[in-house]
Amino acid sequence: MIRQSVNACRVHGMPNTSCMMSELCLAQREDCGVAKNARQVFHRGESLYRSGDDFKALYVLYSGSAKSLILSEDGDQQITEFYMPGDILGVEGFDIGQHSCSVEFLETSSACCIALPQLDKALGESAELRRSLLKSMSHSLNNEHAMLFNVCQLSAERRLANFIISLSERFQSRGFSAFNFYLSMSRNDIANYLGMKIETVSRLLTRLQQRNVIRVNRRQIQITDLERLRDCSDTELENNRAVRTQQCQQVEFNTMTQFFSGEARSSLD
Amino acid sequence: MIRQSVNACRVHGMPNTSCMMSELCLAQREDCGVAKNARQVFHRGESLYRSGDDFKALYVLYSGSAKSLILSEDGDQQITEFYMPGDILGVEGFDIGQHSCSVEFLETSSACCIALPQLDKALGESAELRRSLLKSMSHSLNNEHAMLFNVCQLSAERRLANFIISLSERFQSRGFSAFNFYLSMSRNDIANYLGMKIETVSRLLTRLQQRNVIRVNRRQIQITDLERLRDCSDTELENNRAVRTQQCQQVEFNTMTQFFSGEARSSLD
DNA sequence: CGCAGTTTTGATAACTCTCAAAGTTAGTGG
DNA sequence: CCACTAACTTTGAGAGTTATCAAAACTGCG
Repeated sequence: MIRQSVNACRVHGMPNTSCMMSELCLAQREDCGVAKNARQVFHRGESLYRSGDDFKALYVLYSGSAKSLILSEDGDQQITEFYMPGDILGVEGFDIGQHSCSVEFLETSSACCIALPQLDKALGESAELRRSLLKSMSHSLNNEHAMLFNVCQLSAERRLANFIISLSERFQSRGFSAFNFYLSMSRNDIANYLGMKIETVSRLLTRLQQRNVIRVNRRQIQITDLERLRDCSDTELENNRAVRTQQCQQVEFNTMTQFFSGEARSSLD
Repeated sequence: MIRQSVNACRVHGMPNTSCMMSELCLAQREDCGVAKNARQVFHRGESLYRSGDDFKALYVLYSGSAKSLILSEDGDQQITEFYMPGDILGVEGFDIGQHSCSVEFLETSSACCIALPQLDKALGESAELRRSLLKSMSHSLNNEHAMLFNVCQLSAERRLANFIISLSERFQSRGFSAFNFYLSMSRNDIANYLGMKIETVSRLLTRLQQRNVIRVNRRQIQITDLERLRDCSDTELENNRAVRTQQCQQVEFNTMTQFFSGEARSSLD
């Protein structure tokens, strides 16, 4: 079983991404709360920020993976997103000046911090950055809409299939195999994210494997028949090629990164 | 049965809202696609824009109500939001430069148009407007998260109850009765939005009425016991005071409105 | 007054949950 | 190095919520 660690260095095959991000992080001097150093490292289970924390910065996930979740008054939680390298974290904080989600790392990861004052300044100076941020947030909104469609209209099996396809596409866009990848989230996380119970996730994964659509070994997933995975449904009758969620945000990532990289930009290609 | 039409003139009890919005719309000269005139009027069933249309402008709903929906490849639809006066429409278009939703009016309504070039220019000039727009979009994101929680974690009854409470709060924040209001959307719309079937909505409304929590007469809703509506669940045992969705966006509305009103601003209070 | 659309109600079926227990894996300490 | 614990995952049986199919009731309107 190969444990595939997601790494931003390979995003778009740009070896300089690491360099660019470092530049960005080094440019930081203000207090951005959690991350004062360039590329702060976090471990599994640690939080980038928690619901209720003051909104002081945006973050770019550099390597690893994370989940964001909201908590109800009763202590129930809902995972709202899984993050991969290049994703921008924290934008939900603009609303009331406090974070409404908690972000928790699923494995050893690193993130860069863009302090709000710096962001404010940069937004005033660059129309491109403004557009990029709006685009990124709009993209998140559209992903949420697609997710709502999934949860409201599709069977549990279809939702799970779409989830796997979405992961596959996101891995691929980051330079990894689209057909063989490692899940950094638990069955419980998947179940919660998709609005079902852990037993259902387990049963459905088994069923997909029995149909030779995927192969599952703990957290290692192999897609053996992408076409059937796209089309499968409980009855195998409908052709329910529904909306996939959480498409990649590489475009926004690039713009944001480029902007904050300044002179490092020239060292590209 | 009183048919209560939502009207922005009464937003925050500001009689000048109408005036302010007119100023904003009159300031428009560019092609913003649909709405070239100040405060264009639409009728029930008409579209503000459709999925796939070029993203040319943002809109502020001035009076009436609307729904936005996404379409799957199979023609299934998912209503993603219901809009009330003061809400900002169209921000999902930033993502790919085309609208990803269609917006359809639920009754005779009017909307103002903010063309993208004008918005761009204004965003470059005003940090306050930048913050306001980011805040508005962040708010939408948080509403989507809450909606996801509802759909993933709560029973159909709780979802419907939360929906009614949410409507109640939004009506109240606009100066209307929180306890007696008219639904501008059909049972089908409600069902689709909440991820259930129309028969279920009907049955649950009947059940809530039988428990003397609400009174329903076609589309007229009266809340007779808000406390029980907040707490009720299928078993009447849990105290499931969950997240309500679609809270009002008045703050953002005000800032956007004020900004685009210019000199009209002084005629306030 | 009768049609079309919407809403309500009923009976049954299906999907997913709940409860329970067994099977795995990773990590710890002797 | 192996036993052992804790966490995670799988599997089974039965129950419950919600969907489906069908038909009746209601409303608005020409």
